[in-house]
Amino acid sequence: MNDKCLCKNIAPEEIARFQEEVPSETTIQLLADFFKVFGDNSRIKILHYLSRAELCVSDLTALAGMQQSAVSHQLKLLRLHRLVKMRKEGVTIYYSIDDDHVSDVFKLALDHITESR
Amino acid sequence: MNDKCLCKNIAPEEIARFQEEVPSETTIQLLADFFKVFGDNSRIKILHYLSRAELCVSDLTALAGMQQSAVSHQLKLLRLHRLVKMRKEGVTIYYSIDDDHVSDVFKLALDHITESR
DNA sequence: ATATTATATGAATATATGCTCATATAAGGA
DNA sequence: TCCTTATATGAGCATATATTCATATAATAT
Repeated sequence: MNDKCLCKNIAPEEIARFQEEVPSETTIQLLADFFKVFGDNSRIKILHYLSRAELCVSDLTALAGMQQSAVSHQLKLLRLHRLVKMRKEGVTIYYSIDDDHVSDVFKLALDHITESR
Repeated sequence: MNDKCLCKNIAPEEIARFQEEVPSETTIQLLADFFKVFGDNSRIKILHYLSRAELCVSDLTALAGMQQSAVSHQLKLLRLHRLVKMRKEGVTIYYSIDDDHVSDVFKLALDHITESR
Protein backbone atom coordinates (compact mmCIF):
# COMPACT_ATOMS: atom_id res chain seq x y z
CA MET A 1 0.00 0.00 0.00
CA ASN A 2 1.89 3.01 1.22
CA ASP A 3 5.28 1.40 0.87
CA LYS A 4 4.54 0.87 -2.79
CA CYS A 5 3.92 4.53 -3.37
CA LEU A 6 6.25 5.79 -6.10
CA CYS A 7 5.11 9.37 -6.10
CA LYS A 8 7.00 10.65 -3.10
CA ASN A 9 8.66 14.01 -3.36
CA ILE A 10 11.05 12.78 -0.76
CA ALA A 11 13.17 9.72 -1.29
CA PRO A 12 12.87 7.16 1.52
CA GLU A 13 16.44 7.84 2.63
CA GLU A 14 15.66 11.48 3.09
CA ILE A 15 12.69 10.99 5.34
CA ALA A 16 14.81 10.68 8.47
CA ARG A 17 16.71 13.84 7.64
CA PHE A 18 13.52 15.71 6.87
CA GLN A 19 12.07 14.64 10.17
CA GLU A 20 15.01 16.03 12.10
CA GLU A 21 14.23 19.53 10.87
CA VAL A 22 10.93 19.33 12.68
CA PRO A 23 10.30 20.05 16.37
CA SER A 24 10.57 17.16 18.78
CA GLU A 25 7.55 15.22 19.95
CA THR A 26 7.52 17.13 23.21
CA THR A 27 7.67 20.48 21.44
CA ILE A 28 4.81 19.42 19.20
CA GLN A 29 2.85 18.44 22.28
CA LEU A 30 3.58 21.77 23.98
CA LEU A 31 2.54 23.68 20.87
CA ALA A 32 -0.72 21.76 20.53
CA ASP A 33 -1.46 22.21 24.23
CA PHE A 34 -0.83 25.93 23.96
CA PHE A 35 -3.32 26.28 21.12
CA LYS A 36 -5.82 24.03 22.84
CA VAL A 37 -6.07 26.63 25.59
CA PHE A 38 -7.20 29.24 23.06
CA GLY A 39 -9.53 26.81 21.33
CA ASP A 40 -12.53 27.37 23.55
CA ASN A 41 -15.18 30.10 23.54
CA SER A 42 -15.25 30.55 27.30
CA ARG A 43 -11.51 30.96 27.60
CA ILE A 44 -11.36 33.33 24.66
CA LYS A 45 -13.98 35.49 26.35
CA ILE A 46 -12.16 35.45 29.68
CA LEU A 47 -8.87 36.35 28.06
CA HIS A 48 -10.52 39.17 26.16
CA TYR A 49 -12.05 40.68 29.27
CA LEU A 50 -8.80 40.33 31.17
CA SER A 51 -6.91 41.99 28.34
CA ARG A 52 -8.97 45.09 29.13
CA ALA A 53 -8.76 45.10 32.92
CA GLU A 54 -7.78 43.20 36.01
CA LEU A 55 -10.98 41.50 37.16
CA CYS A 56 -12.15 39.32 40.00
CA VAL A 57 -13.91 36.00 39.51
CA SER A 58 -17.33 37.53 40.16
CA ASP A 59 -16.75 40.17 37.51
CA LEU A 60 -15.77 37.54 34.97
CA THR A 61 -18.73 35.38 35.92
CA ALA A 62 -21.12 38.28 35.33
CA LEU A 63 -19.44 39.48 32.14
CA ALA A 64 -19.06 36.12 30.46
CA GLY A 65 -22.50 34.95 31.54
CA MET A 66 -21.08 31.72 32.87
CA GLN A 67 -21.41 29.89 36.16
CA GLN A 68 -18.87 30.74 38.82
CA SER A 69 -17.69 27.16 38.93
CA ALA A 70 -17.05 27.05 35.20
CA VAL A 71 -15.10 30.30 35.38
CA SER A 72 -12.93 28.98 38.21
CA HIS A 73 -12.20 25.79 36.33
CA GLN A 74 -11.11 27.71 33.24
CA LEU A 75 -9.06 30.18 35.24
CA LYS A 76 -7.18 27.31 36.79
CA LEU A 77 -6.34 26.00 33.34
CA LEU A 78 -5.25 29.44 32.14
CA ARG A 79 -3.09 29.77 35.23
CA LEU A 80 -1.49 26.38 34.65
CA HIS A 81 -0.52 27.55 31.19
CA ARG A 82 0.88 30.78 32.62
CA LEU A 83 -1.48 32.93 30.59
CA VAL A 84 -3.04 34.64 33.61
CA LYS A 85 -1.85 35.42 37.09
CA MET A 86 -3.80 36.02 40.27
CA ARG A 87 -3.61 38.48 43.14
CA LYS A 88 -5.36 37.87 46.43
CA GLU A 89 -7.02 40.71 48.33
CA GLY A 90 -8.94 39.47 51.31
CA VAL A 91 -11.45 36.99 50.05
CA THR A 92 -11.41 38.40 46.54
CA ILE A 93 -9.04 37.11 43.89
CA TYR A 94 -8.10 39.32 40.98
CA TYR A 95 -6.91 37.87 37.72
CA SER A 96 -4.91 39.52 34.98
CA ILE A 97 -3.03 38.60 31.81
CA ASP A 98 0.43 37.17 32.45
CA ASP A 99 1.77 36.84 28.94
CA ASP A 100 2.95 39.39 26.41
CA HIS A 101 2.07 37.15 23.49
CA VAL A 102 -1.62 36.87 24.18
CA SER A 103 -2.63 40.04 22.38
CA ASP A 104 -0.27 39.32 19.47
CA VAL A 105 -1.72 35.85 19.06
CA PHE A 106 -5.21 37.31 19.00
CA LYS A 107 -4.22 39.86 16.40
CA LEU A 108 -2.89 37.22 14.02
CA ALA A 109 -5.95 35.05 14.46
CA LEU A 110 -8.26 37.99 13.81
CA ASP A 111 -6.26 38.75 10.67
CA HIS A 112 -6.85 35.23 9.45
CA ILE A 113 -10.57 35.06 10.10
CA THR A 114 -11.29 38.49 8.68
CA GLU A 115 -9.13 37.86 5.64
CA SER A 116 -10.96 34.69 4.60
CA ARG A 117 -14.19 36.62 5.00
CA MET B 1 -24.87 34.63 45.59
CA ASN B 2 -23.23 36.40 42.68
CA ASP B 3 -25.70 39.24 42.59
CA LYS B 4 -24.78 39.99 46.19
CA CYS B 5 -21.14 40.39 45.35
CA LEU B 6 -19.92 43.78 46.47
CA CYS B 7 -16.38 43.48 45.25
CA LYS B 8 -16.87 44.15 41.57
CA ASN B 9 -14.38 46.36 39.85
CA ILE B 10 -17.11 47.18 37.43
CA ALA B 11 -20.37 48.70 38.54
CA PRO B 12 -23.42 46.74 37.36
CA GLU B 13 -24.43 49.57 35.03
CA GLU B 14 -21.09 49.38 33.30
CA ILE B 15 -21.23 45.70 32.51
CA ALA B 16 -23.20 46.21 29.33
CA ARG B 17 -20.82 48.87 28.09
CA PHE B 18 -17.82 46.73 28.95
CA GLN B 19 -19.31 43.83 27.04
CA GLU B 20 -19.71 45.91 23.91
CA GLU B 21 -15.98 46.43 23.68
CA VAL B 22 -15.56 42.70 23.22
CA PRO B 23 -15.86 40.78 19.94
CA SER B 24 -19.27 39.44 19.00
CA GLU B 25 -20.32 35.90 19.74
CA THR B 26 -19.62 34.88 16.16
CA THR B 27 -16.16 36.41 16.22
CA ILE B 28 -15.43 34.59 19.47
CA GLN B 29 -16.58 31.38 17.85
CA LEU B 30 -14.42 31.95 14.78
CA LEU B 31 -11.40 32.69 16.95
CA ALA B 32 -11.89 29.57 19.06
CA ASP B 33 -12.40 27.46 15.95
CA PHE B 34 -9.23 28.84 14.41
CA PHE B 35 -7.19 27.88 17.47
CA LYS B 36 -8.86 24.50 17.74
CA VAL B 37 -7.34 23.62 14.39
CA PHE B 38 -3.85 24.17 15.79
CA GLY B 39 -4.69 22.37 19.02
CA ASP B 40 -3.85 18.88 17.82
CA ASN B 41 -0.53 17.06 17.53
CA SER B 42 -1.26 15.52 14.16
CA ARG B 43 -2.29 18.78 12.56
CA ILE B 44 0.70 20.61 14.04
CA LYS B 45 2.97 17.99 12.53
CA ILE B 46 1.30 18.19 9.15
CA LEU B 47 1.46 21.97 9.11
CA HIS B 48 5.13 21.87 10.08
CA TYR B 49 6.04 19.48 7.27
CA LEU B 50 4.03 21.50 4.78
CA SER B 51 5.72 24.69 5.91
CA ARG B 52 8.94 23.14 4.59
CA ALA B 53 7.74 21.73 1.28
CA GLU B 54 4.77 20.92 -0.86
CA LEU B 55 4.00 17.27 -0.14
CA CYS B 56 1.59 14.61 -1.26
CA VAL B 57 -0.60 12.60 1.08
CA SER B 58 1.72 9.60 0.95
CA ASP B 59 4.68 11.75 1.95
CA LEU B 60 2.80 13.17 4.90
CA THR B 61 1.60 9.74 5.91
CA ALA B 62 5.17 8.43 5.98
CA LEU B 63 6.63 11.51 7.66
CA ALA B 64 4.03 11.88 10.37
CA GLY B 65 3.84 8.16 11.02
CA MET B 66 0.07 8.22 10.77
CA GLN B 67 -2.44 6.19 8.85
CA GLN B 68 -3.35 7.48 5.41
CA SER B 69 -6.96 7.79 6.43
CA ALA B 70 -6.17 9.91 9.44
CA VAL B 71 -4.00 12.19 7.33
CA SER B 72 -6.77 12.65 4.78
CA HIS B 73 -9.29 13.47 7.48
CA GLN B 74 -7.03 16.10 8.99
CA LEU B 75 -6.12 17.56 5.60
CA LYS B 76 -9.80 18.01 4.88
CA LEU B 77 -10.20 19.96 8.09
CA LEU B 78 -7.14 22.10 7.36
CA ARG B 79 -8.52 22.78 3.89
CA LEU B 80 -11.90 23.79 5.29
CA HIS B 81 -10.15 26.33 7.46
CA ARG B 82 -8.18 27.62 4.46
CA LEU B 83 -4.86 26.79 6.04
CA VAL B 84 -3.74 24.46 3.25
CA LYS B 85 -4.49 24.18 -0.43
CA MET B 86 -4.26 21.23 -2.80
CA ARG B 87 -3.02 20.69 -6.32
CA LYS B 88 -3.95 17.62 -8.32
CA GLU B 89 -1.45 15.91 -10.57
CA GLY B 90 -2.81 12.71 -12.01
CA VAL B 91 -3.81 10.53 -9.11
CA THR B 92 -1.50 12.31 -6.72
CA ILE B 93 -2.62 15.28 -4.68
CA TYR B 94 -0.09 17.76 -3.40
CA TYR B 95 -0.78 19.92 -0.38
CA SER B 96 0.84 23.17 0.64
CA ILE B 97 0.33 26.00 3.11
CA ASP B 98 -2.30 28.52 2.06
CA ASP B 99 -1.99 31.14 4.78
CA ASP B 100 0.66 33.72 5.50
CA HIS B 101 -0.11 33.76 9.21
CA VAL B 102 0.67 30.13 9.88
CA SER B 103 4.39 30.60 10.40
CA ASP B 104 3.85 33.77 12.45
CA VAL B 105 1.40 32.00 14.69
CA PHE B 106 3.90 29.20 15.24
CA LYS B 107 6.64 31.67 16.09
CA LEU B 108 4.58 33.34 18.80
CA ALA B 109 3.56 30.02 20.28
CA LEU B 110 7.15 28.81 20.33
CA ASP B 111 8.15 32.04 22.06
CA HIS B 112 5.60 31.36 24.76
CA ILE B 113 6.51 27.74 25.45
CA THR B 114 10.26 28.37 25.43
CA GLU B 115 9.90 31.45 27.61
CA SER B 116 8.04 29.65 30.38
CA ARG B 117 10.77 26.98 30.29
C1' DA C 1 -12.11 -4.59 -19.05
C1' DT C 2 -9.44 -5.51 -14.97
C1' DA C 3 -6.07 -4.56 -11.64
C1' DT C 4 -3.39 -1.39 -9.09
C1' DT C 5 -2.44 2.79 -6.77
C1' DA C 6 -3.54 7.34 -4.38
C1' DT C 7 -6.74 9.54 -1.92
C1' DA C 8 -11.31 10.37 0.27
C1' DT C 9 -15.09 9.29 3.16
C1' DG C 10 -18.66 7.27 6.39
C1' DA C 11 -19.51 4.71 10.54
C1' DA C 12 -18.10 3.16 14.86
C1' DT C 13 -15.37 3.62 18.87
C1' DA C 14 -12.55 5.49 22.32
C1' DT C 15 -10.89 9.34 24.56
C1' DA C 16 -10.81 14.14 25.88
C1' DT C 17 -13.03 17.95 27.64
C1' DG C 18 -16.36 21.55 29.33
C1' DC C 19 -20.16 22.10 32.18
C1' DT C 20 -23.05 21.41 36.27
C1' DC C 21 -23.97 20.11 40.86
C1' DA C 22 -22.67 19.59 45.31
C1' DT C 23 -19.50 20.65 48.49
C1' DA C 24 -15.08 22.38 50.47
C1' DT C 25 -12.17 26.13 51.91
C1' DA C 26 -11.18 30.48 53.61
C1' DA C 27 -11.93 35.26 54.98
C1' DG C 28 -14.88 38.76 57.31
C1' DG C 29 -18.69 40.34 59.76
C1' DA C 30 -22.50 40.06 63.29
C1' DT D 1 -18.92 31.23 67.39
C1' DC D 2 -21.97 31.23 63.54
C1' DC D 3 -23.20 33.01 59.17
C1' DT D 4 -22.38 34.94 54.81
C1' DT D 5 -19.61 35.65 50.82
C1' DA D 6 -15.88 34.60 47.27
C1' DT D 7 -13.57 31.18 45.23
C1' DA D 8 -11.96 26.38 44.41
C1' DT D 9 -12.51 21.60 43.55
C1' DG D 10 -14.07 16.72 42.69
C1' DA D 11 -17.41 13.66 40.53
C1' DG D 12 -20.55 12.70 37.00
C1' DC D 13 -22.45 13.61 32.58
C1' DA D 14 -22.90 15.02 27.96
C1' DT D 15 -20.68 16.35 23.94
C1' DA D 16 -16.86 16.82 20.81
C1' DT D 17 -13.26 14.89 18.34
C1' DA D 18 -9.33 11.90 16.62
C1' DT D 19 -8.47 7.48 15.06
C1' DT D 20 -9.40 3.12 12.83
C1' DC D 21 -11.66 0.06 9.68
C1' DA D 22 -13.91 -0.79 5.67
C1' DT D 23 -15.03 0.86 1.52
C1' DA D 24 -15.66 4.29 -2.29
C1' DT D 25 -13.74 7.04 -5.98
C1' DA D 26 -10.77 8.13 -9.55
C1' DA D 27 -6.74 7.80 -12.40
C1' DT D 28 -3.46 4.95 -14.74
C1' DA D 29 -1.40 0.85 -16.59
C1' DT D 30 -1.66 -3.89 -18.42
